[in-house]
Amino acid sequence: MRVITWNVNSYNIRKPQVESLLKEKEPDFLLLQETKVEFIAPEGFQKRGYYLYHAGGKGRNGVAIISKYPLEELKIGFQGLDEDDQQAKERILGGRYKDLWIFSLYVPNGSPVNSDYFYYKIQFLYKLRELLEKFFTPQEKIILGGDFNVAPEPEDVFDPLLLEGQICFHERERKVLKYLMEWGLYDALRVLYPHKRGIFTWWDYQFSSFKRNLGMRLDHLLITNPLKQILKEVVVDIKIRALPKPSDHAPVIADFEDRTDIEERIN
DNA sequence: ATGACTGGAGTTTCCAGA
Repeated sequence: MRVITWNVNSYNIRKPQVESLLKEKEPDFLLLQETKVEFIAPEGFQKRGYYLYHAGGKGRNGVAIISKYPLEELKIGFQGLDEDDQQAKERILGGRYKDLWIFSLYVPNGSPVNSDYFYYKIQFLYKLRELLEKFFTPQEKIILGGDFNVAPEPEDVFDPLLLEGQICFHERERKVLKYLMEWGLYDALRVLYPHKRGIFTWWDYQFSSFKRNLGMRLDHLLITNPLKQILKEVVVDIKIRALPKPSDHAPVIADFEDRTDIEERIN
């Protein structure tokens, strides 16, 4: 089983790159963030054998799951926890396929630090843990994938001293992300590469940041223990960030052993 | 030259992104 998460920063602009990614990587699930559209036509995906699920709005935010399998029990926003949070309805989309729950998340940016929006971001991550506590257990197969807008550790940013206290690397953000994960989630990339430095998923469009590898690791696949046991590989597809008209984020690709793989090996 | 961004909304400039 292959899962990819990618903040596309406008589906309309990145549509050809999304199609290439599907064709080349053949993921079972492709999680998108910042689609920035109200509607995505499902026909093109159906032709490739994918189902499309999308929760978006006009101009900003927007999350999608492109899935080889039909999803049931779709969950949008803080459903069953905080129905009044309208923004979250364009930032959280989940669904179930058999015994697997999969979510595409776009955590608010929260800039500037200490603004109301910053505390909304902190609350957003706190409420995600509440959502998990209320509806799930860590013994289930759960993938929370997406743009968390938080670099968890000093090795996840290009200059920890420079960036300390800045947005996406502020102590309060890292603390609440850790609190979320303490429910029973593992950072897939760190399961396999615990201390490797210089692995980033976002580079500023300005200052030739990508060329100089001045990035941050903001996009994550957080998984429960049953998935940690069958995790095989995690990579960041940095090639896509070097294409013309790139998103400022690169896709994170995770491969898991599953029954399909085992059957293929037997045959 | 010692700097150089992108996308959307909606009109030619602002806001948000991180």
